[in-house]
Amino acid sequence: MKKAPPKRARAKQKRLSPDDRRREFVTKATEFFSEEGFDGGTRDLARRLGVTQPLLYRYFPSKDDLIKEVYRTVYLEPFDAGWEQLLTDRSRPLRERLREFYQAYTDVIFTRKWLRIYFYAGLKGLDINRWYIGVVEDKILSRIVRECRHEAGLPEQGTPTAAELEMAWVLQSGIFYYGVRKYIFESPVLEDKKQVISDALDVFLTGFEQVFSTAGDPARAATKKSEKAALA
Amino acid sequence: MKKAPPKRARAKQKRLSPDDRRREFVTKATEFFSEEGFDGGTRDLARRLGVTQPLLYRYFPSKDDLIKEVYRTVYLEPFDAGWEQLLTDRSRPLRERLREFYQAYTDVIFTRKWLRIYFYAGLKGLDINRWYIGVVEDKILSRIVRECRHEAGLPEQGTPTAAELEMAWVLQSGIFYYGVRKYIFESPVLEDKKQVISDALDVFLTGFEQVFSTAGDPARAATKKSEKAALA
DNA sequence: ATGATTGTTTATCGCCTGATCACCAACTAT
DNA sequence: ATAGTTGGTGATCAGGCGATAAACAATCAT
Repeated sequence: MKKAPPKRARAKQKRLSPDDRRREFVTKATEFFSEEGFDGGTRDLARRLGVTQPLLYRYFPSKDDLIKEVYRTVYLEPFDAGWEQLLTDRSRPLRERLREFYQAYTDVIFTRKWLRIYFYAGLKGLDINRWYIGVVEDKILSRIVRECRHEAGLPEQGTPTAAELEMAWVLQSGIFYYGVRKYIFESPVLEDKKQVISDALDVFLTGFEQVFSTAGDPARAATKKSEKAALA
Repeated sequence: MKKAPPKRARAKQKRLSPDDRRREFVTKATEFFSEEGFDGGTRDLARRLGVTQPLLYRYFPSKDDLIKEVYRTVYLEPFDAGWEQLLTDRSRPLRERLREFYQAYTDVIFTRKWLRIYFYAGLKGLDINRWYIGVVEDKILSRIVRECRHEAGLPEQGTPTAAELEMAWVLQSGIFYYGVRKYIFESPVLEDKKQVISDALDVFLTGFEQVFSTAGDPARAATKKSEKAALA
């Protein structure tokens, strides 16, 4: 039983050009890992691709290299340079700009695929998530804070304070987690995304202006405001 | 080399009472799985416990059963019955109640252990997360909405609308994700948790009241408000 | 002391995983 | 047609996994 006679009924080999194959592997692997986690087996992945497992190793030296490729496509794909411009275009009302931005941004990241890969990577402790968070702070949140300060008639210092950034994070996360509940936990949510975003923005913009209207130190402003409310 | 001579230098056996062992296994397993994910090996877990791997199977019929036990302790431990009472105690200002509640709640769930188990379970698609989300809606968010309506002088209908719940989710998630950034992604954050919560609440309470001050349909209220702002 | 009980370990099984290598077959250039 | 190149496969390896069974040793009742 050492050498079996060569089976003639071998599966038909479809020959694809290397580039096409590689691209197909990466995109399908992204879907696969987003469902199974990065512990998903290479055999299962290959079956899903309709090829045999060793073929993967002709295109990627190891499973980890394939995974890194997956990260690249997931994290670099979404960021649209136009968004920064959109956020800072003062010819339009801020509310409108933010609505349009979050509508577009969530159109990109609110997919089961994107969100799951994001958290699988995060739980692994990879730098890529910290990097992404930094990008969000730089390209999105600090812009939003600056526009809010402008809207409230406050002086636009160059860099937002940590407290201001945290407030923008509360908005960002509030919207973000709507997608998490829907696409990761598959929990029932209000299906009208547009309204959820709009409401979140209305609450934020109204609140932000009032809380930060006390000049200078935001902590004191917030404290003062709530003390006043407590006495009323 | 079939039978090795019995090694006399065997590791000392410490005999513990079954209950103590079991409890120790579950708590240490929680820490272990929160770091390694549920794909962490039973051998590594046993090494961390200072015992041999087969001993685990004397206390739990399978790895899955051990994991279920871990879920139970993680998800049932935190919920404090006093919180519902705290949220609805109208002898105190709402702002103050919410600050105290979120301070206490985040003291419990803002640990690397809790948050990681939560997302590992969520990515697995287990019902337990949907169940937890339902509990949060029932015991926390719907209470908050009702108190907000009362504060705003609106009629307190029995059940909050889906849109109102979503707005409470934005608050909840905004605060929650602060912990995620800190303990899962280990990203630098403003260390003053108290201030972050306080600011988030100030923005929310101020905004909520204004946005929902138009009676009845919250969607129309929000729309009207932002149109007004756009025209100004 | 003696035997029964049971907590703990050693050794091992069958299975699955990532990875490798020799071989096969499809396309290309001649 | 023929040889060369290379995409693709079958077989297999070493190692890790969850789980089991038998042997050992610490405690308890007598």
